[in-house]
Amino acid sequence: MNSLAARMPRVSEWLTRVRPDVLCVQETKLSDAAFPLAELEQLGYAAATHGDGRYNGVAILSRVGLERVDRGFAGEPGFPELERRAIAATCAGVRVWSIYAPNGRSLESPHLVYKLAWLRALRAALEHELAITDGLAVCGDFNVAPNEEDVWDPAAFAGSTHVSPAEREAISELLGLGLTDVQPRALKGAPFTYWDYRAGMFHRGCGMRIDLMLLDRALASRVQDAYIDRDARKGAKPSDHAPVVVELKPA
DNA sequence: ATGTCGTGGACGCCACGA
Repeated sequence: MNSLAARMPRVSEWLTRVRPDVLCVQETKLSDAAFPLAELEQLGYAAATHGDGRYNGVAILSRVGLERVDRGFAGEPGFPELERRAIAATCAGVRVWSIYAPNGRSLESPHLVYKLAWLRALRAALEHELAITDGLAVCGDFNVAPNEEDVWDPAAFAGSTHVSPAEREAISELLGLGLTDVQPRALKGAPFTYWDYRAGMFHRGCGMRIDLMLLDRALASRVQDAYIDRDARKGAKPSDHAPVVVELKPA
């Protein structure tokens, strides 16, 4: 989102047009008290929120129910304080997680150590979740491009975060739990989900696929379509990310 | 690619995070 408050006109239009059952958002930059619950309710959506105002912040919006909300997860590390990076809820029988992995900043940064520890702890929490859940979707900004084709120019990322072997291994470890990294169709251009605001990166096609939908076997077998709504990155006051949409066949 | 955003705190700008 890069601030849900700043993005509400775009989010409102998008929810009205696309009408997803569930929308996972990250980087809301909103405290729970400031969340635009009334405006979302008018659109038919309830929200489970986990934010503290200035940085981070995650939420799940749903028009098909929102039960068993959990904020954060057991064993989640902080830096050093806990940050608002994960929320889970059950929506129409599907266990949904909205997550926002730490950025990492640079290969030498203690923030990268934190990012890797956070992803390891996420794996442990999801392993437990999978043992008691049938129908799990882990959605969000993982801040990792899992494969070479997930960045516009692998050479440009030499020495950068988001593509390092350790970060990619952390994603592989998540997939090793039995989760599928759903590969979305690109409606136009390459299948990227994020483009930096600077330097005309979007218009030059210089993006990354760092926003992932990891589905367990029960849900992966029901995928009917998956795409990136690249057009949502255009126009006035866009987020720097585009929505990833997954459509499931009825159970 | 380092060219833009958004935030809060203290002011019409800066520091920070991405």
